[in-house]
Order: sequence, then C-alpha cells, then structure tokens
Amino acid sequence: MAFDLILSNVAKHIDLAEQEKVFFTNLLVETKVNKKTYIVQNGTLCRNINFVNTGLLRAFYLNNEGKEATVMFAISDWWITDMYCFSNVLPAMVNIEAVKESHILSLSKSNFDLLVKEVPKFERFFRIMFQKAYVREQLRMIQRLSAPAEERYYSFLEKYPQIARHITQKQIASYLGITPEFLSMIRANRSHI
Amino acid sequence: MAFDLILSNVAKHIDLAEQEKVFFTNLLVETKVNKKTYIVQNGTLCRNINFVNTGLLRAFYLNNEGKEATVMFAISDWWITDMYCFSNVLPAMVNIEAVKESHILSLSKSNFDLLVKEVPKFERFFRIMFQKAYVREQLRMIQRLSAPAEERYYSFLEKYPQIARHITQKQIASYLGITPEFLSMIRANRSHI
DNA sequence: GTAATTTCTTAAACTACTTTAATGGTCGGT
DNA sequence: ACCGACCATTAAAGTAGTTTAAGAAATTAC
Repeated sequence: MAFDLILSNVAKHIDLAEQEKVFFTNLLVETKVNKKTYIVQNGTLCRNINFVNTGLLRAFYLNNEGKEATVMFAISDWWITDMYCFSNVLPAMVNIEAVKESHILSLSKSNFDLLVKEVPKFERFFRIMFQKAYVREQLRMIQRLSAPAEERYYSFLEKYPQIARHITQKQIASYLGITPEFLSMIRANRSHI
Repeated sequence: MAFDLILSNVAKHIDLAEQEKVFFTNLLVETKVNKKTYIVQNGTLCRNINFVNTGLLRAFYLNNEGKEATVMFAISDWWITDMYCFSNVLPAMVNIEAVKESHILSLSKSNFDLLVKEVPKFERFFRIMFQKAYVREQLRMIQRLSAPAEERYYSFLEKYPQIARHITQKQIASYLGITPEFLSMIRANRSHI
C-alpha cells in the first residue's frame, strides 16, 4: 500500500482514528517523478507539499549569475516543498528536481488547509514538523557561520550518509556553499580515514 | 497591562475566548532583564520560550575558538529561545543576552506542553509561527549561500532597520558571518547612499 | 569628569576559497 | 559500441574575506 510510509511518518507525532487516516490519504495525490524532472520550477506557483515515498529530490536556488545553492535534499520519509511560496501561495523561488526516480505523495495547499481544519491533530503534527525543520536550519546556519568547509563536509557525510551516497560532488558542494573544485581538494586532503 | 502585546501577537493567528486568554497569561512569567544579562547560558538547561515585550535580545553561538556567531536578534513582539534545547530539554548550545534592558514573558516547557494540550488552538498558533521561522531561516541560508557580504549587509539594514539602529557593528558582522573589520570596509565603500 | 574598556576604522600581510583551464572519467542516449 | 555531455580532479592565478596591529572615537564605570 502506497500510504504505509506516510501514515507511519504521521504516527510518530499523532494518533489517527481509522476514518481520519482515510480522510487524510484521500487528500493525497501519488506521482511518479522521473530522474531530472522538476516538481517545482522557479517562477511557477508552488501548490503542494510533498512527501517522498521512495527516491531522492533536491531543492536549489539559482541566483542571477547562474550559481546553484542547494537548500535541501529529501529522501524516503521526508517532506519537501518551497515552504515560503507554499505558505504564501507565491511563485516558487527554488527549483525542486528528482535526483533519482522518485515516488511522491502531494498534498495541495487547499487540501492542507482543509486537513488541518477537519483534523486539528494535524496542526500538532505540522507544528512539530516545522519546529524540527526550524531547528535543523538553525543548526545548519550556526555551522555555516562558525565551521570551515572541511568540517562541514565531514559533518554532512556523517549526518546524511544515505544522501551522500546518491548525489554528485557538485551537489554536495552546492549544499555546503563551496565550489566542486574546492571540495575535490578537501577530499584529496584526507588526513582522516 | 503587560499582556496586551502578547495577546495581540497571538491574535494574529488564532482567536481566543476570554477564559483561554486568562489561562494562557497565567502560564507566563514576567521578567525584567538588565542590559548584558543572560537569559540562556550555554551548557545550562534551556527551560523557556520567551516573548519580548520591550527591549532587544541576541542569541549567539560561541565556537571553540571563541568566535561568536549570532543566531538571531529579537525585538518587541518577537519570540526567542534556543529552540533545539527547548524542544529536547537539553543544555543550551547558545547564549541569549539582553542587548538593551528588556521586559520578557517566559513560557516554560511544561507550561508550553500544558497550553497546547488544554488549548489546542495553540498548536495552530505555534505551527504557523514555526513555519514562518523555518522559512526565515531558509531564506537566510539561501542568501548566505548565494550573495556576497556587501549585499547581505544592505539587505539586513533594509529588513531589520529597527534592530540595526540598536546594535553594534560587531554584532551585525557576527550575524552576517564576517569580521567587524571587513564590515567596516564595506561601509567605507558606500557606492550607495 | 576622567580613566578604563570597548568599538570603529584603516591598512598591510595573509588564507580560505574561487576562477579558469586542461585532462581523464563516467554516464545516458542512440 | 560510440558520441556528447556532464562530472571529478589537479594546478595556477586571482579574490573575498581574515588576521594582526595600531590609533581614534564612543561608551561605560567609578
């Protein structure tokens, strides 16, 4: 069943009655996303928040010089969207592409609003989820402000080994905020191992 | 009345009945914090989430080389805590000091848990608040990854003029992730104005 | 009001990271 | 099996930002 994973994800924070599970899953749209396909494109409306059943997606910002900044990766059991534009129903700032073929469940903004209205427990669920997301971003910012690239790199490998395995050096570099060339030097420098 | 501001802050997202307002405000502890006093100290338990009635506070991380990274500022009508440690009841990673004499309302973790249990509307309130906080951090990270220091500086001045007016260059620099000396050079370079 | 401390500025030397460019490797498409 | 395109590596030159140091300005403490 395609809803097992998302239901267990939700069950981490709230308990749903059978009928609530049905109501919830009926609001989801299942999509297969081919590798290199975009589910969100800069400038177009970002209507959904997406749960990753399988696969791997990447959100990145493209600045006016064509430089990519990776905002986040999402693997199985993660949620991903352009939260700024989802929240405010605005054209997306970022792009979200499938790094590998992925299967996602999309919850539209209007269904999201309906869901939290009809099943208020979901306010709690998303409260906890956003609280954790906020904390993650804050920790990432602290590290970005206070640790050099090499430390950030090894810390990324430790924290997200299953992501690191499936992405290119270029993508890691754009998450760390350095060039792929410099990352290559860091790796050549393995005083570690 | 010391609760006017926090009640109007809450009213931005949820409507409370009179008795809910009373219940809520009874959970708050009002404190005057003198300039340069710490309300959270690295290594000690972080028990509260704090609403700023008046004044200005700063959360910063101190790395092992003694370098400060400013995580956030909070002025009147903002909430501030070490969210990671508040959420998980852990010793604080950051310090939070009053930049100016401040009056705050503190909600302890246990009262927070009680509040969302007894008045579930607050799940919605904090869901929205954390969603916005998450978005803010993400936008800050995007800028940190893709814009040079000068642009980040002028953007900070535009976004937070009332904060910028009351803090030192050194504090701005540690928020931007640069040295005060380099910020001084940026300012000397005013091709703007 | 004055000393002490901290902040801001300037400048020179330095370093972490970028840019450019060239080479070989890897992968998806036909 | 081959082609084109993108990816990873290396190295040399360049730059954004740091470090160190020292003096001037502002704030704080007595």
